This record gives sequence, C-alpha cells and structure tokens, in this order.
Amino acid sequence: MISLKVKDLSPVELEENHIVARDALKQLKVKNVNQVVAVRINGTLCDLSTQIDTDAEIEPVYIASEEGEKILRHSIAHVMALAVRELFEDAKVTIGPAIENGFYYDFDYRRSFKEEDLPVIEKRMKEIIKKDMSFVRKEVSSEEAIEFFESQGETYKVELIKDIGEDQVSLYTVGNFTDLCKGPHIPSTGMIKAFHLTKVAGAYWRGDEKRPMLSRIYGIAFCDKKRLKQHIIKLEEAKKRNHTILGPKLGLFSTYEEVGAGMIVWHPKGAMLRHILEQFEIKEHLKRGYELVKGPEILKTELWKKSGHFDNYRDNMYFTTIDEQSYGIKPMNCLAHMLIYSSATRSYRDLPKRYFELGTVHRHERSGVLHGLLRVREFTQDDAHIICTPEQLNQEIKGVLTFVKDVMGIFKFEYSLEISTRPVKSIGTDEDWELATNALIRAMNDLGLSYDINEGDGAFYGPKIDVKLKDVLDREWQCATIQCDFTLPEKFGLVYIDKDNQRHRPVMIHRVILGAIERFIGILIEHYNGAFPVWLAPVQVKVLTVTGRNIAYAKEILQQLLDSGIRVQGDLRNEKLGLKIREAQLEKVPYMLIIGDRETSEHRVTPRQRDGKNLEPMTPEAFADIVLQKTKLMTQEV
RNA sequence: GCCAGCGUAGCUCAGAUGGCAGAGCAACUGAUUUGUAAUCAGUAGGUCGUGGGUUCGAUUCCCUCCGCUGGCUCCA
Repeated sequence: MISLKVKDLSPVELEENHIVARDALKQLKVKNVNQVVAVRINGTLCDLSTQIDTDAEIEPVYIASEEGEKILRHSIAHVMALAVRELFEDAKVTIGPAIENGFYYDFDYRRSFKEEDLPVIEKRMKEIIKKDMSFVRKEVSSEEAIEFFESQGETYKVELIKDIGEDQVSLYTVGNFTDLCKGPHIPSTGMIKAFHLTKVAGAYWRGDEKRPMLSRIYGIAFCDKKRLKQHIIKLEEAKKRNHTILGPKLGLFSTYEEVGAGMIVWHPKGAMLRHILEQFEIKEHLKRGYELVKGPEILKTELWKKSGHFDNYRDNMYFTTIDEQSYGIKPMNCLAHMLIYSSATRSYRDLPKRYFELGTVHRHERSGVLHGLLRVREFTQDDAHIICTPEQLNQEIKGVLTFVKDVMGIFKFEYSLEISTRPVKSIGTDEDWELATNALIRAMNDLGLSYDINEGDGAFYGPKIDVKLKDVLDREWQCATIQCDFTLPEKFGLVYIDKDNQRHRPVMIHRVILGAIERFIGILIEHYNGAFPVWLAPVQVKVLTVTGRNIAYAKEILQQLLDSGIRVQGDLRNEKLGLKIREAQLEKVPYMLIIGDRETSEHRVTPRQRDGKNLEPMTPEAFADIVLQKTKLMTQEV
C-alpha cells in the first residue's frame, strides 16, 4: 500500500504497491490529464510512464507550462532526428536540446543541410506525429549503451557516454530511433501540435572550431498553434524595429560595400545623435571626477609588445609601417592613459586618477560575426581607466556600478550582470586574479546586485563585470564592462608614493559605460523603435507651413528656435500640409509646428506631437520652453 | 574564418527552360497655394554586386572575389 498526494490536496491511500504515474494522476482526479506531459515525483522530473512504488508527492507538468513546453521542444528534437535518419540514411546524430522558443539538432552528414531540405524533413516529422508514436525509456549500463551506439555507427553518442562517466545511462526510443537522453519526454508524438523548422546553420562539434563542422537544424515550437502564430507575428514586428533597417531609413547611418565590412558611415542625423550622446557622456564623467584625455590612433608596435597586447591580441590588430618603424592601430585606449599617469610622480593624495577618453578603436573581427551597428570593426568607446590604491578598488568599482545604474535608468534599459573569470589565454599571477575577482564580487554583493558567473570569459589581463542589453531579437550584447587589471600597471611600472614614503603599485580598472557608441546606438534605435525622446532626437522640431503666405513667419520661428539651441528643421515646400505631416511622422520627429494664416497673424505656433495630439496654439517662447525643459530633464516621453 | 541563404533603378520588390529588363514609392519638370498621415500630369533613371569561364549570345549556367542576413567560434 502506498500513499500519494498531489500538492495542496490531501493524500490518497492506494491498494496497490505500485502504480504508473499517469494512472496515479487519474486516480488522484488531476484535471486535464491529457494535457500533462510529465510529472514531478518528490521533486524529480519524470516521465508519465514512470512507476511509483513509494509514498510520494506528485505534481503534474502541463504542456502549456514553461517546463512542459521545454519537454515538448526537446521531444520534437528527437522526432526531427528520427525523420532525418529515415531520410538521410548515414546521417549521424549528435546533440539536440530545447532552446528558447524551440529546439535544434546537430547532425554529421556527408553534406551540410540546405534550406530546401527543411520542408521535406518537416513533412516526414508530421507523418511521425500523426502515427502517435510512444517515447520509451530504458536504463542500461554504459557498456551496453556504448556497444549499442557503436553498432549503429553513432560515434558521437559513444563519445558523450564516455564523457558522462556514469555506470548507467538512459535511452529513449521513438520509432526505430534510440537516443541517449536524460529525459523526460512527452508520452507520445501525438502531443505535438505546433512547430516549424526555421533555419540551418553550421555548428562545430562541442563548440570547438578545431572539431568537425556539423549541420544544425533549428525549429520553433509551442504547445499550440496560437502561440506559434503569436511568436511568428512577434518576429515580424521585431524585424520592423531592426536597427539595420530603421537606421538608414531614418537617415542615421549607412554602410557601403566599397568602404568595407564593419565600417559605419554616419549621416547628419546619426552624427548628431552621436554628438548628443558624447556631450551627455562628457558632462556625466566630469560630474563624477573624471578627467578628459586623448591618445593617438596609432602607437609603436614596441609599446604594444610592452603592454602584452602584441602577444595576446595581435590577431585582432591592424599594423602599419611608417619610416621603417612598425606601428599598431589601437584596439584599446589604455596605453596612452598609462603614459599620462607615469608622466609625473603621483602621491596617494592624487589617487584615484580617472582618465576618460571617447576613444576610437579598430579591431579585426572575423567577417562572419559582423552585424549592423552591434558588431563592427571601427568603433568609439566611452573608455576610462581608473588608477587607484588597492584599498580604493572596492569603492571605485561600486562607483562605476552606480554610474552604470544611473545611465541605464535614464534610458530605462533593463540589463543583466555577469562576472567573467580567468580565461585560458591570459597573463598575471593566480593571486592577482583571485584578488581582482574577489574585488568585483565583493562590490556586487555590497550593492546587493544579482549576477551570473561566466567561467573563463574574462579579458586576458583580468576578470570583468559585463553589463548586457538585449536587441530586438532578444540577443544579448555586452555594453558596459568593468575590468580589473593588475598587470598593466606592473608592465608600465606605475607607482605612487604612499604615506610611508615608499613606492607602491596602484591597481587599475578599465571600464566603459555605454560600451561602444555604435553598438549602443544600435540598441537605442531598437529600444525606441526610432522614436527618440526629445532630448535625444537629432531633429526635435519640424516647422511646417500651410501655404506660401506663411514662409516669412516660419523662417522667423526657425531662427528663433535655432537661437535658443533647439534642433529644428523647416518644411516650407509648396506641398499640402497632410503630406508634410506624413513625412515628419515617418521621420519620427517629436514635434511639428503648424504654421498657417492663423498662427502668422496671431504670432503663435500650433505644436503637433508625434503621438498625433495637438497642443493649444502658444507663443514660440512658450513652446521653446517646453522643448528645452524636456531636453534638460532628459525625459522619456515625447 | 566555417556552414547556410541572399545581392535586379535611391528604396520596396516583379521577371525570363540563356535571346533588347518591369512596377510602386522617391527624384526631376510643370500645374496646383493647399489646415493635421500621400494633389494631379509628364520626364528621366539599371554594364541585373565584382572579375573570369562556358556559349553564336549570360542578369540567368559554372568558378572567384566583395557585401549583407542567420548560426558556430570570437568580442564593445
């Protein structure tokens, strides 16, 4: 006799000594059992076919839940593998997990899969689903599993089992396809209602580019057709917000095949947007005790050798020769800042030094990774190096984290934080790395911030805190970063004289707030869907005349607004007002000023907001005050 | 760099088993002086991304390179 209980309900005593989970749910009168994909038995996720033979608390996992959908997606990956193995006989299977919104499976086949293969595979999958085939779990010894997969020629699976290193592994069979898998899975393929194969991609086995390139097939999947459709609509909406489309359309920037990959050409409105951000940054940095500095674009290769960049970052650098001397184009701004520090004897009283530079850097990124403004080869960082005593480190890191919070708050950005630890290719002693890593962790804890740890993803010279923002497709991009560096001060022999009249080694923080102006603007465009708030809008106001009789007065208004520092343009063409409004609307200008005969005779302006609302006619001065006030306060709304 | 897809007028896109390349919007010209998201008419605009090959003939088929997109890897 066993006692079973569903969360929040009273226990039920059973006559039997064992029962299959699915039957238990029925006996316990759990609702909609046909919508349940798996169960939690005493907290452990299990298949519906699991036999229960002890007292247990069980909890149904419904297909529409986050967990249930994940199980569903993973199961669809298996169905895809079955379809692929049926269609492409000697295709080897590797791994196929559930991911956000869907799943993928990596195959090793004599050719890579093409997009035209997808409808064929999808059709076969639908046939399998129609047959409502069961997922059958079996636990076997690792030796047995290895023997089985070897007989199937599934060498990748054999490698996986050996790496798992357990005595027992579980296998799942659907149709004639048996896969190594922890599970759980949906009971049978009939539960699959909504999926679509979306794209193919190459992917290295185990993410290692020295290993074979596999062929990956991606799919999206949801518990029902409605959710799938919603997701597709969402993707279409996202596409419209995409900065690579919106940016050129709004006259912000463009790229040219003849200029080169990863190089951005800024048009007037984009250059203005950059300028606004840069002025904002200079102001915010000066407020926080930073000093403006500026280093050259190219520095002698010897200096890059001294800093360690030549050994560790050479592949990403461009070099040139001038008068038989080798120079490196800077991929980072730190070198000049080091030299500025060491140009004088520094006292502990001088520290911390905070050097800030809007520094343009060049990095040779691999061609395949370039993407719009988010990944380019030339970009400008809002870069600063803080040189301080070890005792000041914690305070300085907290200062930067607060700076980041303040700035992200102005833009109303949500962001995630990550601490990255020592990578394989790196310099410095273990003690320094530990000290620096702990300093970062302590600062985060002091401020009560939550973060993830990203093992082995630090810079070659030190650990770092990364601040990540999402683009319109929910891809995360690193923007702000705070990096500790104990090695550069040493390489450059930086010292300060402490109270004890002895020379001591300062520590350094590399940090950016927006990150790269280019990337940040890319994210900004998507964040605001191109409709920038007044303080950021490259054109804040457009003056629209109704007829030619209003041109003289409109010009007066234009000049008056320009004089008061407002970014204003006129549309004085001989066109209908409706057209002018439409065009200004498509340019996403925050304010339009309608200038007709009434406004001209009363010496007023009628503002129309971007949201379509008209304000009451007012004096030009009153309107200028509104715009200037919003600019000053950096408000979010129009 | 690797895998897959794509590249036709300023933009969005048609098009042909290889035989003089098409539309809408934008541009230009003229008319219209107009009150809250497109006034009308006309004109002009393309070595079909680059270079090579196959062919009587290539924008179309093949190769190379350039660029873009989505992944892998790498990073702000």
